[in-house]
Amino acid sequence: MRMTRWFGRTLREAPAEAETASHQLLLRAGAIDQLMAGVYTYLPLGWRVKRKVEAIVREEMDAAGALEIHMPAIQPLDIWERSGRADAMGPVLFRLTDQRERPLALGPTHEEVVTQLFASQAQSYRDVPVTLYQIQTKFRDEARPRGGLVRVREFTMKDAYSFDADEAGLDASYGAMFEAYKRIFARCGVPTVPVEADSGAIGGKESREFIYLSDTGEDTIVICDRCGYAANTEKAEFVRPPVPPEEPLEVEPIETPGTTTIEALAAFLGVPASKTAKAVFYMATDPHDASAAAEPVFVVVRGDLQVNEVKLRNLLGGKDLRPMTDAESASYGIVPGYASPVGIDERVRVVVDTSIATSPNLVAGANVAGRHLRNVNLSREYHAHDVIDVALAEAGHTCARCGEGTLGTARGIEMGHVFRLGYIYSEAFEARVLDEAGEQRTPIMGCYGLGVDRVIAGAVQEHYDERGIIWPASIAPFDVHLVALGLGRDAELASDADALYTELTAAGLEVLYDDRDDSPGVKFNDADLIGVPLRVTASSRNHKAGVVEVLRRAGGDPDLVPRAEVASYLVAARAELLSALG
RNA sequence: CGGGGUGUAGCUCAGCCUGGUAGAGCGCUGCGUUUGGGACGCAGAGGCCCACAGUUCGAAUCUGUGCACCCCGACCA
Repeated sequence: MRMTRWFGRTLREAPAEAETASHQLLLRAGAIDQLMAGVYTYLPLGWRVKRKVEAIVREEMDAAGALEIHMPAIQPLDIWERSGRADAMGPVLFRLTDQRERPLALGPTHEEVVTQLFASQAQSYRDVPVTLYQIQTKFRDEARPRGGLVRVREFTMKDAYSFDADEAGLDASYGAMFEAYKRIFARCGVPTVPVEADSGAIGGKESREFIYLSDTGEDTIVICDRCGYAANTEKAEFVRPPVPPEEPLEVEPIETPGTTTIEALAAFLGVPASKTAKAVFYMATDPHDASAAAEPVFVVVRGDLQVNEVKLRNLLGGKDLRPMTDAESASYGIVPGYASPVGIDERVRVVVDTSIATSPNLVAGANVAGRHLRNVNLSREYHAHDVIDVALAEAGHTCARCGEGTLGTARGIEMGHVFRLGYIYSEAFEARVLDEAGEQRTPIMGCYGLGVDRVIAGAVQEHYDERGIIWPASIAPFDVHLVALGLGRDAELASDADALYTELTAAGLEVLYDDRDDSPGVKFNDADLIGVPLRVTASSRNHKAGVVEVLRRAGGDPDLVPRAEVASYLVAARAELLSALG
């Protein structure tokens, strides 16, 4: 491609709207252009990268045995009602109406469509296992788009769905996708760690997110420094910091005026927070049925821990949680600031973290303003409906997996997600196949998402320097950036540069040819910003010496390569860069 | 949805407090000089100052109401 025929310009300064390196550089290089919040145009530069990523995804999906299809982005709303997600998706679902006033939705994902498709096509066990995938535009009306391509409202996702006869089949399908994902991210130059993720109310026994670790990320994960256990904080298990055993002591009321927080209480009594019980109370509501009565839930965790609302929500079967209003807490005899599970109203469901069961003689509230109780013990002063893991893992906690390592936290961006779905959708859409015995069987499903735009953002975030992007060779918009200097002055050089461009293209290389009449500084700076892996400089000086200069964007010294060997040299250099990505 | 911030040239921003003919740098166009790391001179083009409604003789500037965008949080099958 000749730059004189190119569309999209480089920017010397980053637009004010961009904060992260990936966002700034993609804008400055002229790869993307924002139309509105969370909606971007891909310019020729970015589009070439996107097609490279998609090609890698296709290769690995096909190699894993998946079959590519293309489903509609526009969907009838009734399939969302059938799966029960029309309400659950809430405002994130883009809705519209056709001219016959039929309610429609723009697909935020395609479980409904694919399951209906499978149900209409598949008839017998001979039709499974099958994994279908597509590369599709998804629409989600995100409350807050952010980070350039990281969280957007219209985006490209590779989504795959597997259908298997049984759990063992799902194991194989899921495993194949898991391995394919590892290869895709490695080949795209985006390091990821698979972390255990919450599978939500939707169920399923295993769900993993592929996280690219970056301080610019919006997800928080915990990682064990010893065994490598990695999990989303929502899901992470941990060992509660132990407290010394004690014999149960007698309950003793204490006057604690104006002491409504754990911090204040611990300071007032001169005890560590782990000697206190923290109470948090919610109303649980049914997201599918606004008219259903809300259920009061009272959660107790040790004072040094925090409530993990995702774990709590899973216990409650996916209900939404909101804080109890003052009127509601008053109606159950709960006194905020002095709330206590002791003597609580029987209508309230009491959920206790496992930390409480092993921590004797805690200071808890008394449900009387200005008063707490010392030496409260579970099963003696009060009883719990549930004793579960309902606390949030934090940095410094001990790993539950190996029991020895210490958990640390890190930020990251979710690049992909593999998920054992189970039977939810196949049952909702009555997808059945006949088995060998002639019995109707419901297939078990898995789903596997991968954010193409995020892979691009992650690749840039991972590979850049103060001068610009350093594209991984596998997804670079071009293989070679041919920079010709002083074309206007040296007709012989100009004709040789044109010839070189033709020659490199004929050798199978994708070449961006800077044939503009600009100064060397402008050209070199643009080349650095755009970040093509190999830069070839043709100048009068080199031309006279019968060489060109080759520089790798990633670093190192330039090589002077004899003119006759340039094409083969570059083909080899490109192969070398690609092989480093696996 | 809560909190904060910003809307002026393609980009980065001044001007607003204290109302009186729309500004700078970069970029863009033409001519000339330059040419291995964002050159220089000369001449130009480019604006509904986010929108609407007020106040005023007069509004980019003051007031109100919207809208958009960004950041933090909530949310994120």
